[in-house]
Amino acid sequence: MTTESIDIPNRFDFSETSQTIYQQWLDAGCFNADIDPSKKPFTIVIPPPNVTGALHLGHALNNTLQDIQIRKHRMMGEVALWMPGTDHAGIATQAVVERRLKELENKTRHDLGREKLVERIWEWKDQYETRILGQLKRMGCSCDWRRTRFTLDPMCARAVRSTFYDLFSKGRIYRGKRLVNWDTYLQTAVSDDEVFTETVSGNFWHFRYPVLNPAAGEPQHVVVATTRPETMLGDTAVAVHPEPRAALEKVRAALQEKIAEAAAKDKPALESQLEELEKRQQEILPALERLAAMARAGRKLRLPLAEREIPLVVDTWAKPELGSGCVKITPAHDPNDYEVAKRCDLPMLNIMNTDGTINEHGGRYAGLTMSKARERVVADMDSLGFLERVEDREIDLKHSDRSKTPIEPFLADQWFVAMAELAQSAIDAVKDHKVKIYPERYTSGYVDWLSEKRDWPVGRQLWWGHQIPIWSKTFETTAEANSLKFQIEAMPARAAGLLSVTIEEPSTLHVCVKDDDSNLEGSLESLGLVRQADVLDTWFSSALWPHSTLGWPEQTEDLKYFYPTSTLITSRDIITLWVARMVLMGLNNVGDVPFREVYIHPKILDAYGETMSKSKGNGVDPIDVIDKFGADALRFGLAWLTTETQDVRMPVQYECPHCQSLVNQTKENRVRPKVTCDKCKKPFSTQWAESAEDKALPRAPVVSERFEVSRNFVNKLWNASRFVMMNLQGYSDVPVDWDALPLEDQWILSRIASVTQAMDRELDRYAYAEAARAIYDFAWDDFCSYYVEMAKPRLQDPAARPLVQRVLAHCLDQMLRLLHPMMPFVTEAIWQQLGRFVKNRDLFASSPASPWIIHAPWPHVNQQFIRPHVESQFAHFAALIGAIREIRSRQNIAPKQRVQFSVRCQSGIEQLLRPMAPFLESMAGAQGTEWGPSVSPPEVNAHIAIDQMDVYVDLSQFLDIGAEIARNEKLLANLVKQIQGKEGRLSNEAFVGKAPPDIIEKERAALSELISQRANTEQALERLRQMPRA
RNA sequence: GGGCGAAUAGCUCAGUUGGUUAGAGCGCUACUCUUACAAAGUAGAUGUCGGGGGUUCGAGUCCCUCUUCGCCCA
Repeated sequence: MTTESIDIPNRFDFSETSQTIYQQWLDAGCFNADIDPSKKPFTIVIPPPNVTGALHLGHALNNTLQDIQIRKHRMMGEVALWMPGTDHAGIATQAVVERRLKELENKTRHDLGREKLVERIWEWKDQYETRILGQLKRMGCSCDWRRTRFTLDPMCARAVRSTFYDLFSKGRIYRGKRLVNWDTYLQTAVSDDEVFTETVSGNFWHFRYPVLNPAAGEPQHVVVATTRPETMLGDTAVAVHPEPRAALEKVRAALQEKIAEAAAKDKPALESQLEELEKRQQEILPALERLAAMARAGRKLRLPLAEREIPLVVDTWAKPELGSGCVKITPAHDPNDYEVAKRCDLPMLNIMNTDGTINEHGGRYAGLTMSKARERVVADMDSLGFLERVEDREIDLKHSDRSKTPIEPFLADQWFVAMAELAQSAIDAVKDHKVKIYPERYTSGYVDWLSEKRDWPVGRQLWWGHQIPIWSKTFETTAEANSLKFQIEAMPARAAGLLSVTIEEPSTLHVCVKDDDSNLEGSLESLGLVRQADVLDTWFSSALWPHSTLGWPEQTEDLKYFYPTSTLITSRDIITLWVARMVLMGLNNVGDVPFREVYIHPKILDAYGETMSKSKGNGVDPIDVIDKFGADALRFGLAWLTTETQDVRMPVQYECPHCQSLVNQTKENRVRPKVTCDKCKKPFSTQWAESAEDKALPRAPVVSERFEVSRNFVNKLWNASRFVMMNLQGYSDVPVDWDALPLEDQWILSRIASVTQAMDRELDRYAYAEAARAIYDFAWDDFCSYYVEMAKPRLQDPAARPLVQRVLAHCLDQMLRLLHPMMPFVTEAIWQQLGRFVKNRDLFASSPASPWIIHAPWPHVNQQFIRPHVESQFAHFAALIGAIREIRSRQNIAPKQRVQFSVRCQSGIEQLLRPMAPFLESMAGAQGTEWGPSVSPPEVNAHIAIDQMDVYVDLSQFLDIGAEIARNEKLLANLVKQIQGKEGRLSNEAFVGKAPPDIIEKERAALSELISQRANTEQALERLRQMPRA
């Protein structure tokens, strides 16, 4: 042992080493991907994390999986480009900054103005971009950082503007009215996915609307019910079902069918429903039929308070089985009513201002907030005698995810992208397998969503984002609009293809400007046109990410070389929002799909099965895990957990900064700024600490014991490598006689070839957990537990030493390479150490090892070394070791105590096992005395029958008869059980008649083996029982 | 309401086209600081495979159904 090698510590110092190694990679430009026409490109664009907040373990998983692919393909000799960057996440980021502005300075965005607010958001972005990129670097991500992009930077902005202009010119962008989810606090529309529903207790108010000039026998009024009484000010009709009789009958029939099939316990409830329904058919139906007739006759109602006349209409939205059977229609403030209004051609009356107060259409209620107006409307209706009754009721109320305030449905102007053709192109790309989605089951969701071909509302009433490049003016008449249209179309910029003009009926002129050109924009503004204030949905710019980051709309060399990218690795919740849109935008802009494959990975859930998120408070900072376990352990642990069908449940704990004990994170404590340690009772702070007082407390990192497996594995690898390096002195490139390799060498070479093959296969199909298990089992069981142990005696033998050194170094070398994508730091650290001892260590390579493992060639499979026969021979040896160890353990023989054993077996196995005797000596403390077909057992022995071998351990010195009897009795019971099972099966005529012959044969052979074991065991027991007990 | 997924050891998860006695890691028990590693080694205990039907010679695996949970869509 050299003094040099003793210097290797027995723990990997990941904290210091990782930072050094990462810096070395950066300095050497190891992550740079530059065009090389002689090589294949391999490209991944990062799903740009949004700059709203820091990354959590979900992102750590996402990025680890990408880096594993990138590093593997880089080692495979491809030009591996990982394009990094971040996303501006319009509404989310603006909302966070606005909330802080309110909390810390008590100001709104209007106090600051657009320009100042946007400045503040840029500051926030800078801060979080740095934090996020820093997190990625700590994780070891090998992105080409020179290319880092941001969805709002000039390069992306140019792509956004070109795309918008292109779609506008093709007539695929238009403005229309649309009922949106209005956030009255942030004063913007929010998309459906930015809305959550909460059940709150509310009321159901029943109002009477008088019928105008009722004829004899006609009702004086109709009754409608609503959970939002203030919206009556915007009512433009009351609807009744056109065929109430048929509709009720249909409901009744469905209910009866359900009763027929229902379980007994559910029947009473359903039957009482049926009773109600039948009563309704008796009592209310005639009135409803009359109302339907009145509606067809064009009769009108008087809308109280507003004092307007509104029609009674027929529409199937009115459900005769519910309430009064009539429903008020408020098209501008309810999605269903909006559809009714479109069907019945009703006016749409907007009664709300953008700030959530009633507008001028609300008459004397104008200026009141919606909730204030509600109180007044109810009181006034009551005093006029129009309030029939009030019910208590649970109401599903939509809330804005951004401001946590209730959503008001609101009719607004909205910009749309027409989706018909674009969506179809994205459907075709997947159906034609130009884009493959893994796991495949996610394709149906993608196709179904696109098949709806709903136009994409792209405008957001925000200040943070890409402002829509359209200048508009509304005229009194169409003629005026047309005249300016002609004037603008005469401008040279039009001929140059720099602007595009349309008229929105009846008289609004829209001009889209292609480039960021202040002269042109200025001249439009001097004509009285005003730029649209809205910005684009964030997904509009992220949809361009795979090509905008490569320089599109320029036809750059990068674009030609790296596009389409190879794979996209992301989470399932944005398949429609993002993946689908990237496909259709890539096809529209570049004419090709953005990526060949999409891999959807599992989600990280907390102990309650909830997805991890910053806003929920259960987000774990990967840096906490890295500090405690190291980046390699984080990465390997995440890959280990990435199975195909399951999300990853990860209970986490606070690690008390005072006493290091672990405090479970719960629903209660995860949102608190301060938590008290269960054990030492001292307080610590969390990620939520805001006040100076809380921040002064030491912060507890959040960790999960689920990373212990991988931390231990890193340690195992480190120490196995340490052993190898400690035993490499005197290493020389002795020639290898392939035909005369000892069994264990043949075996480990076979194993390493198999595991290499498995890694290739599994990583190609994104089976990360399987790949991780394959290399874990190889490293731990095959290499450490067997090969290294068997190398120990050989290293002491001068004749055997040179060869075993070569094989050891080779195995370590190959194993490090296979592990590098998952555990980059520790493998690079060992690789560089190993290079100090031996350069030429790859048994099959002609050139010395590369100085960096990050650039070392990925192992190729030596097919001729995969030898199942060798592996089955080795299994005999392993079984023999196991048998001896089991007897030793049962007999409580001290580890230092040697035992003797003999093996009765056929000569083939004898020849195989004899050379292994030194290993049985070192690994099982056992000395083989006799081998072969004619061995007679020692007088006092413990016997184990294993496949084709009878093993006898001489126990004359040690025998614990009681223990041995107990062991054999247990074994016998087990054997008897199995024999009974097999005999039963084989005596079953159906089995013998119908099962395939090979299965039957296998059963027969197994049975006779079991019977002979039973006989041996019975004999052994008999002998033991006759022995005098000590 | 529709779709997708999940329910297997105390915990977290594997389990290929149905085919011997259902596996791993952690945890647990016993013994070992054996000169790479106690973050280790050796041995061991632990399961009505969510419930109920069905198909089959044979079901954790296929079919039906119920229960519970998660996600997406409406």
